Amino acid sequence: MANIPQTRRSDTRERIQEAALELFVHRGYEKTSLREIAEELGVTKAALYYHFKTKEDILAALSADIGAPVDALIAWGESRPPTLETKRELLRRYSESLVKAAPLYHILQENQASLRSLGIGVTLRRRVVRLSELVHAGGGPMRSQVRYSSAVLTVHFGALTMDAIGGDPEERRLAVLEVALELLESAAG
Amino acid sequence: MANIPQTRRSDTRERIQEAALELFVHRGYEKTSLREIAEELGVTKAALYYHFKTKEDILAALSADIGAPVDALIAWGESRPPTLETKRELLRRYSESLVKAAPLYHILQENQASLRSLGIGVTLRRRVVRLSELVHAGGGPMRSQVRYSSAVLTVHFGALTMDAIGGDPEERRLAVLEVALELLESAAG
Amino acid sequence: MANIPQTRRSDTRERIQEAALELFVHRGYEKTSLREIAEELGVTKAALYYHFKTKEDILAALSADIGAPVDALIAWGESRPPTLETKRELLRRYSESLVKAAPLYHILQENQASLRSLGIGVTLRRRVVRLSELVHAGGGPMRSQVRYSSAVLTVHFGALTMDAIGGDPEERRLAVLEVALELLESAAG
Amino acid sequence: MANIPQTRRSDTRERIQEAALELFVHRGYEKTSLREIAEELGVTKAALYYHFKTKEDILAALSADIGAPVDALIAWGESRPPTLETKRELLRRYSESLVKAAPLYHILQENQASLRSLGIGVTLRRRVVRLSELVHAGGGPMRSQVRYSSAVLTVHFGALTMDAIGGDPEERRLAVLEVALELLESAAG
DNA sequence: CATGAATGAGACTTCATTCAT
DNA sequence: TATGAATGAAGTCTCATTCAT
Repeated sequence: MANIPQTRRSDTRERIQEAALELFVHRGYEKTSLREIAEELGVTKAALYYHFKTKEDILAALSADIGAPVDALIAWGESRPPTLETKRELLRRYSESLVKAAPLYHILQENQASLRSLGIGVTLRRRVVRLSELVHAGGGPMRSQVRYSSAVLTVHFGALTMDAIGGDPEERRLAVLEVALELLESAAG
Repeated sequence: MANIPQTRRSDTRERIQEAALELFVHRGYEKTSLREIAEELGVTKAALYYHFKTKEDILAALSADIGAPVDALIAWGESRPPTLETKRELLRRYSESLVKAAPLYHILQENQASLRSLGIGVTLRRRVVRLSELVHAGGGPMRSQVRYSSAVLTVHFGALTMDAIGGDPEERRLAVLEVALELLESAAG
Repeated sequence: MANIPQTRRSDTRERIQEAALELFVHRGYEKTSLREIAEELGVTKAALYYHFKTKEDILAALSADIGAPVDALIAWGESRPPTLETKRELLRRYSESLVKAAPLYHILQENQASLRSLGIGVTLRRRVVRLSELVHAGGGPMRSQVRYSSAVLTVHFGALTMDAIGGDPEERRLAVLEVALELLESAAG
Repeated sequence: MANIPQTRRSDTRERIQEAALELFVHRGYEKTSLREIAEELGVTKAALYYHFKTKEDILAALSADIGAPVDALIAWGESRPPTLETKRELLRRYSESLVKAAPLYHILQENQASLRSLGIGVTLRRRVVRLSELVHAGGGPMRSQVRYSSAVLTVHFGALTMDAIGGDPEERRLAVLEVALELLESAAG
């Protein structure tokens, strides 16, 4: 029974997203041309336009798919009182989300200038900023604020740029999280 | 005595660098066209080519001028034993250097994808990486390494992206430095 | 008796024509894409191709439907001796035909360049030219010819471009016709 | 002496305008691609962009150069009381202007749909409309208005579309003008 | 009767760069 | 020291059209 049913609802759209993600990460958003994406898949540029309205739209789809968990996290954070425990949980879950979302934020990070003028760039950035705000939650003395920032930075860039350290990725992630939580503690302290 | 005897090294070259820096920061390296730079100065594109061999060359000149202090710092760090005190001093001086060099590293940060394929991009990046290595100096347990990384990240991004915190910039810089030094301490501890 | 026995000749075909006419008039033939027509109707482009062989074909169908009365008029004119009375009648009936056919000739008028290379463009144009010839009927001194031309122009463009004058359309049409008939009179005179 | 001085202030810009005018007239604005214009001249598309900012800009330059006399005429008409004599003179001079400006208005006429969305289309149209208004000058009974319109139409289209009549163009122009002036007379009468 | 998917051609435009003057 | 003119490559996007289902 149940033998692969008609594959006719073409998986091209998804393949485009995969190829685009790969190329955006390795060559950059601006530097990746639609020709490249198309050639990678063995289709024509026009085919891309059948599935996505613009180049930016491909990134937007990626953002919606991959970034969803962070959106959920923000919603969760907004629904809770800004206690220390909430903040701890935000960092923990953010760290987890980044395991999957890293490529997306990698693109954001390395292409900020290119994305600045694009709607999707704003959307992407807003997510990170909002999350940071939830951890800051209401200010406090500058010293605290810097620690809050540093905690978020550590989680964020720990996921994106600490590969030089080597070792097991998951182990590293936990180490990063631990440092971030300490910063959080001393910020709140 | 010694009243400007030099042949008045065309001030156009400097004006080009200034305009380029401004535009690279605000619009991005890739997104800034030579036409824009030329128009900003009221000269022709061809004039830019009289002073610089390529577009990348303009950025290279900027990097040499503005990045010199960091190069000096690296040289200094390499000439010393990797003691805790050396590392402290590295962070202190790096923090100071960034006051002037921030725009340059801002460009690096926001245009990594665009610069990756360019020689100058590699050069720029190498500086940051080397500095990071000097602070890490020889490994240690992962936990330490993450703290070292976090310390550098904090100084680096503290200078580039913590404007949201507000307050007096110099005061903020010192607060950032303090947090970074604490991380350093506990990494070494 | 005879209550609609026919196989309900798909009303989609007609809806396509209506939408196309509307769009061709307001946005121009060239500037109207099949995508727009399809979207307007809530069908796919492919559906248009089920009903019409090409884009030009849609215009051809429009021309056949809406332009039929003018064709009949031309046939009538060709079957009669080129007397003044015949010419008067031609102008009268042409003026009447234009009440319905105006949108079609509006398209012809505003898209001549685009239609020039199309078969249907030639067909459409031929109608107007032929009608003009019937009114000229055999030349005469230049002064007369200009008046004949002016008479036809007046009827034709009176229907297409005199809305600026305002007032009741039918009243205006009669005024236009009157002027045209005077020109005819003095041409023949 | 005076041997052809340095031809270095390149005449390419003018050659582009000439080629474009020719092609716009014969193939239509929309249907004429920049590739065609460039090939016609033996330069690259990029060369066109050195001289003109956009395709529309080429038409705008044409409009400014060729349409200037009509602009002057309108200014003149606006500075005078709307007497019959003024109107007569407007038609006379307009008829003269059209000898040179015909190709430009031919383009406007045959590409209205394409030009409608373009700034330059509006500009071009405005000229014709304004001139028509000056001849109408303040309304009057519908019958008069129609005659005024017909007079302008006759001059305008007499220059653009009466080649079928044949004969000497200048002679034809005068015949057309005569008819138009008669219409004007009877409109004012 | 209609759709989903794809194509090939071609459009306009921008860019970094070159070179004679 | 600088300019005017031009180029070649490439980019994003749109369009009419086809065809298996």
